[in-house]
Amino acid sequence: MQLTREDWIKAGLQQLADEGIHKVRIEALARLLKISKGSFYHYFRDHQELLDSMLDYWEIHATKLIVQSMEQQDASLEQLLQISFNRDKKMEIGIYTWAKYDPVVAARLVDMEEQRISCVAKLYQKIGIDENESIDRARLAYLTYVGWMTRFEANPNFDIDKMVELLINDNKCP
Amino acid sequence: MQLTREDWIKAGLQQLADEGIHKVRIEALARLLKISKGSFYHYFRDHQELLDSMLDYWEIHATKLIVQSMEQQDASLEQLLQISFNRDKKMEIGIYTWAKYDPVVAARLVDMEEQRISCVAKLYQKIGIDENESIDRARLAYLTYVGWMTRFEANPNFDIDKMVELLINDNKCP
DNA sequence: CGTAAAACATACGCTACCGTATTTTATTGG
DNA sequence: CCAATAAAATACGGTAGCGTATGTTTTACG
Repeated sequence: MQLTREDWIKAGLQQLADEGIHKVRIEALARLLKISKGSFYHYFRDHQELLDSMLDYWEIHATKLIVQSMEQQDASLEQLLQISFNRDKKMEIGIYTWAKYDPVVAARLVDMEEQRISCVAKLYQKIGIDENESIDRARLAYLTYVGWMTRFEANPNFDIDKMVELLINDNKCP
Repeated sequence: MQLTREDWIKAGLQQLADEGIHKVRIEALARLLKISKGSFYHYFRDHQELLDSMLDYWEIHATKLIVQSMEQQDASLEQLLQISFNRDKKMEIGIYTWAKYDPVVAARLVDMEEQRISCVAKLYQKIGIDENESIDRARLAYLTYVGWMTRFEANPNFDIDKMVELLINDNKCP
C-alpha cells in the first residue's frame, strides 16, 4: 500500500508530539514509516516544506475545531475551558515549543491565540463581565492554559478543575 | 587570560538563553569563546557533564535569590509577582523549554516550582486568604507566569500589570 | 632557570543527517 | 499487454558534531 504526502505530514506531527521538533528528521521518519527516504523527496522539495505543511495541517485541524465548537450557540465558558484544557495536549505543546525555535511558527501562533482569546472573552461577556475586563480575563485564562500545558506532565499537582473554577468564579462577588 | 570551568558553564547558559538547549554544542561554544574544543575536555568529561553543571549553576543562582528575597519580612505579594515576572526571562524560559526535552531537568524543575508556589501561597495568606485557597491561587499565579514567559515575546498583547492586578484583586469582594 | 603539570591545539575516526543523482519497481491508462 | 509515469530504493558527497589520541604551549614553582 502506497504512502501519501499526508502520511508523511502525520508522521511528522506525531514525531513532533512524541519527541519534539528537533527529531522531525527525514531519515528518522523514513525509518518509522519503514520506507526509504528517496520516497520523501518525491512528495516534498526539502525538509522545510514538510515543516510548513505540518503547520498548515495542524492550523486547519486544531483551530477550526475550537472556533466551530464556539459557534454552536450552546457553548458555555466552562465547557470551552474544559475542552481547551483537555484536547491534543502533546501535539499542542509540541507546537508551542517549536514556536520557541522558529519565529514564523511563533507569528502564526499569535494569530491563532488571539482568535481563541476573543472567543473566551465573548463568553466572559455572556456571564456579565464588561468588554474591557473580559478581554483581560480571557488573556489570563489563556496564559494559565499555556502554563498548564507546559508543566502538567512533569508536575501532577496542578488540578485543572480548581484552575477553571478560579478563572470562572473570581469575578462573582456575593 | 585562561578560561575556567565556570566560563564554559556561563557560555552554555548564555547559549541556552539565546538559541535554546539544542545549540549548546561543544564546538559551537568553543567558537564563541575563541578557543579550541580540546580545552573543553580538560574541564568536562563530556557534553552531558556540561549540561548537568549548567543546571546546578542555574539552580543555585536563580532559586536561591527568590527564596532569599522572600525571607526578608517586607516582601509583598505584588512585589514578588512583579519580581518573578521580570527577571531573567530568556534564561528561565530556556530552562523550561529544555525541560520539555529532558525528564531529569523536568523533575528538578518540579522541586523548584513547588518552593516558589508555597512562597506565593504564604503571601496570599498574609492578605487574608485561607490556607487551602491560597495554594490554589498560588498555583494559578504560577501557571500564568509560565504561560506569560512562553508567549510574551511573540505576542506583545499580554500586559503583565493587568495580569498581576487580576491575580491579586480577584479575591477581594467589596 | 628548568621541569612538571595544566591548559590548549590539532588531527582523526565515527555517526547522523542533508540533498542529489541514478536506478529499480509498481501502477495505470490506452 | 505494454509503454509511460509514479513511487520507492540505492548510492553518493558533503556538513556538523562527538569523543579520543596525541602534540604543543603556558604557567607555576622548587
